[in-house]
Amino acid sequence: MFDYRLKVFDTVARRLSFTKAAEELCITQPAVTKHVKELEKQFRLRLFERTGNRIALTQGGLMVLKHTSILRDISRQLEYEISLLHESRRGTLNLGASTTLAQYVLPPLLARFHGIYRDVQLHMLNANTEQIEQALLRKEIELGIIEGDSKRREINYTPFARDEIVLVGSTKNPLTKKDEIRPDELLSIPLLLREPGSGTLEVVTHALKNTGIKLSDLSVEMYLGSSEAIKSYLMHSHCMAFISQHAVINEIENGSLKIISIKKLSIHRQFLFITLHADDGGLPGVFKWFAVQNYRDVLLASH
Amino acid sequence: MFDYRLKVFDTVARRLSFTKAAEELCITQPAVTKHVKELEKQFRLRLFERTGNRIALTQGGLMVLKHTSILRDISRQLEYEISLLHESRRGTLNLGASTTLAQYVLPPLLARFHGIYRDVQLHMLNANTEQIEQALLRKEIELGIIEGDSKRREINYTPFARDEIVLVGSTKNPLTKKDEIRPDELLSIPLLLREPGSGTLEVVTHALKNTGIKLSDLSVEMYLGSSEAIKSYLMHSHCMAFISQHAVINEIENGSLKIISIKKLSIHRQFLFITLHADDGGLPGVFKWFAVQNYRDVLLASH
DNA sequence: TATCCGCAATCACTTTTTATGATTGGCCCA
DNA sequence: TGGGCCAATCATAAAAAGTGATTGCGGATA
Repeated sequence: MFDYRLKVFDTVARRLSFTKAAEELCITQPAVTKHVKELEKQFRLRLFERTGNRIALTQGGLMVLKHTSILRDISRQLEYEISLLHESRRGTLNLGASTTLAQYVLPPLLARFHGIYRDVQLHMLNANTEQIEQALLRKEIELGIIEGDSKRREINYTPFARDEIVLVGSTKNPLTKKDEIRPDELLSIPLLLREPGSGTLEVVTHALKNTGIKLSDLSVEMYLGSSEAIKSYLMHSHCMAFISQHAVINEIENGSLKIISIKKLSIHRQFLFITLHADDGGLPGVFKWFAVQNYRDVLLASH
Repeated sequence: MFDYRLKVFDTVARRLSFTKAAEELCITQPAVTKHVKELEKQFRLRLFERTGNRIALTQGGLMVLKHTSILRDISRQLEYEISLLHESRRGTLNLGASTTLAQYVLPPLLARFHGIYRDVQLHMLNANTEQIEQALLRKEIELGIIEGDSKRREINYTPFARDEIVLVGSTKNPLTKKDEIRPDELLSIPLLLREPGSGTLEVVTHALKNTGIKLSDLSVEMYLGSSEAIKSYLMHSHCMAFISQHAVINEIENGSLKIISIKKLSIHRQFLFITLHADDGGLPGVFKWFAVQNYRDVLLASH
């Protein structure tokens, strides 16, 4: 809503990475570079200190960030108030969400939403990313919530949170004695993975490739079609598995599963809202605004 | 600095005219129409009520305007703070201004500016619009202040005030008995005009053309090269003249000259800052910010 | 009541901006 | 000293913004 270049700057300044910002904005890294460079030229003010492959905000950049933060907040408030005008505190909202989100992330959020917007009737479709997008295009739903990073021109993507895929195993599993392993140690561990074609497997594959590990190098014991199946299997085996942190929060807390971190490897993905361009605002807009405002609180509160 | 479409909306909302906003923004009216229409589509919210050839803000538009006002203020503040970073409270600022501005509008503004920024050395070049632009391009000045509406790609135009060209005559002149005349009555009045090529004559010609009067229809007694010459001549003749309101404020107040309005005709032009794109910010930026903040106060205070 | 006239809307077309994919080059770490 | 990560660069493709000419509607004029 506010000047796109400033939005790009704001994102880079928060992530302190051109590449990460590009992902979050759903554009490429060269585009981000160019926008920032143009801002710097326009202001005649270096916004980032580039030391090697790391960047840091300059003093001027910090000052600009203060302003863009405010601009961002006001823009959000504007979007929200616009959505309020769409007689939108009642009616029906058809949602579609991919599995992890629908099972682990959305329920507490939906509950709180319903607590406030009692006259909004929520309908939830549960399917994979591809199917959610199709449903959106067919107008069976007005708002989708998905993981990953597809990109269709006719769909409007709004990132709202990040997810981390973690390596977990049963606490009964001797492999979980350590807190951290090296990437190469991974090769000898029997693994459970989500099925080919799933967003989870895709992002795991991609991240591993960056450390030089191919999928075929791993000792994959089994591909399973749901997080619940994986968790259940883990309890009865010496396998470990890559799985969304949100899917295992409870098990981590009660001590039945444990996260093992991997040196120099972290696997992230985004949660995105998707809408048809024509359909942004209204009830979907209200929900999006609500989710952005509340998801942190909700996730912290529910555990 | 903030999203261009919102800026367009903000301008239209303040002027309540697409055409006027287009002038102020230095773009064409169809462009303004398009931007507003796209905003309305995006928000799915009618921003203006179009009743005939008049427009009014809708309730939603009013709400949006509140937000864009804030956004505009913050954006200005950001620009200002950026310009402050350019070690800009001292140094030399070379200004160029066209005649009317240099004589009547700028002096009180410059005085106040100097009162606050005592370590800034001001240099003022006085020339016509064309020459000011040339001086800017040759980097003899960093900031120009001109009337009218030329448009070069390599120059950055920032409107900061409006001027009105009025018809005036000596109070001794029987023609000034009336307060208002019809356009056709103009044809029989002996007139003084600024010289061909001047911005003043150009905007007068253009405005008259819209009421169907050609320059050649008028009884022009003389073309004079300065406002002072015109005022002086007026005192000793039965002529009337088109002249900037700023040039005659004192004479109007002390009763020696009188403004006669013309039915259905008002002649406006803008005062603009011009800078090289590369040179925006810094001292020019500080001065621009200062001028926008203060010119109303200053003009009111000095009369 | 017919006729201007001012103003926003529309249209076909041009220019400018923005985004992309592929590649380069510098720095860090092993 | 070599591999990998990350920002910068470049040529090119896609999209957006702007323009000039024109249309069409409503309000004011005579």
